[in-house]
Amino acid sequence: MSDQRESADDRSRRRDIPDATVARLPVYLRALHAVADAGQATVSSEELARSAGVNSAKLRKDLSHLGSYGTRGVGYDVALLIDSISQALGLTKRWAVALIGVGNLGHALAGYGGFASRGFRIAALLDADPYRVGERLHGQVVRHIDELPEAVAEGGVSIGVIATPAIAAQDVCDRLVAAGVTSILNFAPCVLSVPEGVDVRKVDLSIELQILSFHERRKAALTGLPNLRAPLDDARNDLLGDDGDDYHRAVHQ
Amino acid sequence: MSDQRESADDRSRRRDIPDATVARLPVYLRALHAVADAGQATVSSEELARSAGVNSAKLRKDLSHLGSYGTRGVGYDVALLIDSISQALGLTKRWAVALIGVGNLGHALAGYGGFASRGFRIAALLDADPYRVGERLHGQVVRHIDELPEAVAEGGVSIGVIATPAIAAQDVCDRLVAAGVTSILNFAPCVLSVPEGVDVRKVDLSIELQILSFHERRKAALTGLPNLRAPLDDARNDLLGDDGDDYHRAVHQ
DNA sequence: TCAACTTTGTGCGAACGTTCACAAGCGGCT
DNA sequence: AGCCGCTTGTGAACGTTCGCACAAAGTTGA
Repeated sequence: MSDQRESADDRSRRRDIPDATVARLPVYLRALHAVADAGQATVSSEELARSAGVNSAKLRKDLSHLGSYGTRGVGYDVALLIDSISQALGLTKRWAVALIGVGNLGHALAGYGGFASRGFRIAALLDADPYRVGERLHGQVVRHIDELPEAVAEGGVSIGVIATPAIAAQDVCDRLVAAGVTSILNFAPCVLSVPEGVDVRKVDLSIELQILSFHERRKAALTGLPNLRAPLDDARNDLLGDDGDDYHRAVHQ
Repeated sequence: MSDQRESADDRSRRRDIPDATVARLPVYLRALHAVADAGQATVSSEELARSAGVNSAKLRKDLSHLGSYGTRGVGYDVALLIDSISQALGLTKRWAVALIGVGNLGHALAGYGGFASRGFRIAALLDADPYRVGERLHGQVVRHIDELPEAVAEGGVSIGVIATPAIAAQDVCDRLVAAGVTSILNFAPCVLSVPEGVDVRKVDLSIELQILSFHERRKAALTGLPNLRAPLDDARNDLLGDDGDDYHRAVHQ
């Protein structure tokens, strides 16, 4: 907030913030807002790390990439750090977002408060289904996907969110790129191919569950009868709910 | 599927599948299903890697952790590999999932086809809001959160999905753990603390956008006027939409 | 049978990420 | 002023992940 000009040193340091750090900055930001709401003016790396769920050394190293300094013996100035991270993440600008696909998930995303509260503005809702076009949703009228170029231009959109079925996602993605969008958040369960310079992030609900399944299986294999019956490789439970489920519950009691 | 007993060698090899690999297995699985649907019987690491969006050496190394072998000169047997990965991920069992919070997002999740198609069964819907209790949603009646222990027991639930507001998430999480759930997928924007042995994965929609924002900001700083005006650190656009957006669009044309 | 070709599985070095541990620096107290 | 206790920032060690490059092992065709 305070420094209008950033020094060459600052910029070069900011240029190579590790990806892992970038992914954690939003978490710190959230924790910091909580601390600020509680009326605290400064916070130690230890405390902030605890409420962000990370190691304090990691937190300090992450913050050191921003070039924003704390004060030894005291901690970090909460307000300053919020500004610093917001700056680094580019949240001083209010990004315009286009949401494509207003099905089940699209509806939820359109109404998700977390976007607006972090400075993202849903500037356009689009869908291919004529029955959905015209629907009013959280203050936006759903437009037809063919109007995407205009919607992007008018709204100054640079981020696209794809919440369509997988089959449509690549086409929508291509249209977004053609319209000048350079960042895409993909909720469709498929891999998107994009030209150089376009960033894609993927959120896949069922993948997360499958990862949990892996660990759950492992825990069951360790906790329960380790060798007998090889229960987790047993396919009997595929369709039958009760039997397998009772067994499973027993493992966890 | 085929091997009822797994050898000690198999198990020890399976014991330490790297996390990075586990996270990619579901992606391979999806790509494999596409290949299978196309009627192909075998697939090369090169081809599979391309459709999964990864390096082929990485794919081969990942698969080598499963102990499932391809055939040199030919590739991998598609059906065999699907079984192998499903096995490793524990998808031969049909996991029961409890979904807590049937607001905007909860509705979308309850109707999400990707769960069922990967072998996850939504066994219970719960909410704290009395007005939502009793609602019928995709073949399930919403029950009150106080009934969670019974719901978990009856359904044999081992995975909980939290789709509540952040403020309620920790409480719900504690209840899940108390009821014996050992894997949690958290959509609430907050850090959950859980005892040893419970796995939590977090999906945070606004964090993903903030990461995109970071990269978008960087691209703008590189593409556009590199030093003049330091536009991205300019806070003028905080509330004013049009001005900033026009500038931004110009950068991308 | 043998050579040519294809594709897997993996050794290895480099890049990246995490954690420990501690010197350097700061504020408060006497 | 000078000491003490606290907290940051970072060097260094360690573990993980990535990707190249190539030997090993299979297939195909003559």
